Amino acid sequence: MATRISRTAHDLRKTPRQRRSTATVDTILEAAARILETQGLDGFNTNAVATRAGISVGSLYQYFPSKHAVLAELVRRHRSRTWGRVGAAIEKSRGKPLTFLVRALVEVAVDQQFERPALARTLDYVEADPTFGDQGADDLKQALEQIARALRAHGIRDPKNAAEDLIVLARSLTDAAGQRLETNKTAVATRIANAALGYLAQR
Amino acid sequence: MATRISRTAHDLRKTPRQRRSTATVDTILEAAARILETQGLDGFNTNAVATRAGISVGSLYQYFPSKHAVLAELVRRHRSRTWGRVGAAIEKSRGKPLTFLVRALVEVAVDQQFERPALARTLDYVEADPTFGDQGADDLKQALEQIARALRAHGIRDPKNAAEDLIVLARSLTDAAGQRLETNKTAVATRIANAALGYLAQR
DNA sequence: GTCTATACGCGGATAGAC
DNA sequence: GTCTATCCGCGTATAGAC
Repeated sequence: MATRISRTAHDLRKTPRQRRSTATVDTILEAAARILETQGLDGFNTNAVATRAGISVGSLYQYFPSKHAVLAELVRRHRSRTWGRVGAAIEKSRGKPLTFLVRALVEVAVDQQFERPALARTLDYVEADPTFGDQGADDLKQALEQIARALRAHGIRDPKNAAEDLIVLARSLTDAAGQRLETNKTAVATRIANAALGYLAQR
Repeated sequence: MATRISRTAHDLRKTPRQRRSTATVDTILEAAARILETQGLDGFNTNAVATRAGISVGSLYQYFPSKHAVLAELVRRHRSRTWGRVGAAIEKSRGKPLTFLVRALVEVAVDQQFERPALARTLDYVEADPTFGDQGADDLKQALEQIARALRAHGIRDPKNAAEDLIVLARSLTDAAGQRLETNKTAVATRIANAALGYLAQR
């Protein structure tokens, strides 16, 4: 089956069904992540992934119905990890001033992007690609709404858009810092938090 | 010749040689842009581009030595357009306060991304991809240094990094605005400028 | 200089052995 | 359940006619 076709949603629905965390599934996904980091989107093929995972292509297809499904699951997990951290951050700063909230959110983003910068960058791109199909973005939406609620509690207008922009801003600035090999997370977080507050100041 | 191999620099060097602006070259590049916008990176293939351009694949290869060369040239022009606008913006705000400079720069980015949001987004991604190879990034570097000098004149510390971040910030926030179909450029520019000033405030 | 036709390799996906 | 072998389509690139 050709790549383009498998992209059109059919077999994607299957992925969630088999989402239990086999060790093999994890191995495959980790291999996929490594390939994306080192070879980019374009070196991302099933052979490479399987080899890197130390299994055969045939085996890979027993765990995922298509190449695209592998990528989709990678995105899913990435998002769900983000969602979890965001939730915790909001919890942590409940009742405290806006500065705390912003700082906490920024730190989530910074941590996330610093862990595996190249991977994060590519997943961000893929995720937002219209041709990728955005079913399963529900958890992201949930997280955004959670942020939006928190912002509204601080009197920010138009909190939904503000939440989106906050995430984007943090991600991209962290990316940039990562690409020039900055390593001081705190410094980066401080700068970004300031930008974020500047942005929110007029909302 | 396989894609991966052609990507490794050889035929890339040729592109600048044949860079004169034939009408056909322009047509091909415009077609390529449309494909990228509508089908994404992954629907970007020589057949599609040629067809869209109203010529045959054979003809395409008379103007470009490889598929990759088409993409590279697209990136080159995109960058050079940016560079020109940035230069003009800096000129325009010479001697005026920092707010003017920032506003002018942000407007360049906003204009650029609003023109063809999807295209801009993909080119941004491609451009920064390490596997893409960054020869020809000289003009970008030049532009960044120009911005950096202007920032330094306003007493901003570490102006080089600041310049980079400014661009990134403007681009990504505009992207986000574009994706939710905001159309009010001025509003977007104002918000972003505020973020930028918040960011610069501590530099 | 532009086309059509084709070669050829890469890679997605599957069959079928073990 | 994992492998190897294979099928086959897609897409890059070229040959060769006009």
